[in-house]
Amino acid sequence: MALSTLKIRVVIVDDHPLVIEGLKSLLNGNREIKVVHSCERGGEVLEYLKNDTVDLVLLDINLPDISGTEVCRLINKEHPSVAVVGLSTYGERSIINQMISNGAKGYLLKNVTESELVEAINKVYRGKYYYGHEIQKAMANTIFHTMGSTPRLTKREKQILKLIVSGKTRNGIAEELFISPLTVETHRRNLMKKMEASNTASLVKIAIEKALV
Amino acid sequence: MALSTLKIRVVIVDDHPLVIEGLKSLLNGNREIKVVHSCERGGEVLEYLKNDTVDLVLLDINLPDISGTEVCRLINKEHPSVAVVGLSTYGERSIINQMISNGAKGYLLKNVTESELVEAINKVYRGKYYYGHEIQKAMANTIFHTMGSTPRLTKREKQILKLIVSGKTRNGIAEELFISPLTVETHRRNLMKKMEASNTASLVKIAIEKALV
DNA sequence: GAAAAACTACTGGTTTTCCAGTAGATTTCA
DNA sequence: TGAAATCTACTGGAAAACCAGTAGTTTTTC
Repeated sequence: MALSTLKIRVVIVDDHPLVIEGLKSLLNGNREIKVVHSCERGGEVLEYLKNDTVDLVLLDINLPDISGTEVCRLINKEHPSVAVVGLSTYGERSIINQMISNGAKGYLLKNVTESELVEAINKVYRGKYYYGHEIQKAMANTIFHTMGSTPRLTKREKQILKLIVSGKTRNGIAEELFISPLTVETHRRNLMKKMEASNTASLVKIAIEKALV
Repeated sequence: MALSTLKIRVVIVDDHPLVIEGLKSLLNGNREIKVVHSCERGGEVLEYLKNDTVDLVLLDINLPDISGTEVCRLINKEHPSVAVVGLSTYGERSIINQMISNGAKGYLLKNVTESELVEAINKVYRGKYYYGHEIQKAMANTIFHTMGSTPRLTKREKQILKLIVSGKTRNGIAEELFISPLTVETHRRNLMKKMEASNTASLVKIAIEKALV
């Protein structure tokens, strides 16, 4: 018992029992780390943290109920002493960005090795940051690609962008939103300028790429 | 040795060691199944199968070298006696379709339970098909959406579709392909008709959705 | 309450897309 | 070789997209 309190108490959140199993088997052999709980839903871990204290949450991004990024934000808000390490299959820039801005101290791909995983948990537990190899590569691109060029779209612009992507035409959008077709035109123009698209086709492509729709 | 030959010999292919570990721990408790090998690359398993005989391959879709669907096709071609069960995180219709048409006898999501996994392996080993709950749901949609409406595009059409998606304009495409802008127009029109798109925006969206670009 | 941002809407003009139909030339394949 | 598919290219006309600029109204924010 005295030993276990010295260990880093970790909670695993992942909707795939397989991954939970894999992570457990990797971590339970380690003397410094103890997996104290695991959840398949974001809501579960938030409930769990209300009554139990842990040091670190290994958090998958794709969860069935709440998105991983949102869970991360909430954990950071309600329990700032609990560190969060993101886990995902893909190193999508937009998600990594969101996780970091929501307070994740570490981020790993699921093809992580045991030693890397242990190192990540140790570093993050000690207040440092840890991002895996592949993530750092993706982050480098981020600065130039996504971040630098992902402009903030207004509510209306997002709304119109979605309708454009869905194949709606200028007049259709105008009717749906009870505004003038000319206004829709203006919004489209602003969207194209903001997203650096040369025409509707590339606007749609970029919108889908950046997951803005 | 006598016992092991009675077991269903399974190879796991997945780029995530975690998932391999999870699958192994789920399966190795089972008396009828034996995991005889695991690979992180598609090329590896193809090499392995040249010298070793197995009954079934558990095949992840997202592999670093060759795509899972391609690996599936090759296994079916070179080793038709080896059954393939697809594994993926998402139940994307287009991928499931491709896997099935490439000869996969089963398909599961990674949130599969132990009993479902064992059942799938047993059924597929005995020559039956097995698709998980969620997959069947997705497949219902498939028939109406993806399959029914995914038309065969000609070489030229694919070429032009890619250029349209990339934001090129009618004249730009014409220049690039050394054809008349009017011809490009005709191709575009045929593309829209084939893909049931009402305009370029939805053409781009559908093209990206169906991974035709 | 004032400044900034967002939303709205217009003029005027060019280019591209969308629609329908036709049709010759070339390639593919049985 | 002959039919089918594909690629090519046109006429002609309507709608939408694209470009640049202006500007009043509303909402947000400090």
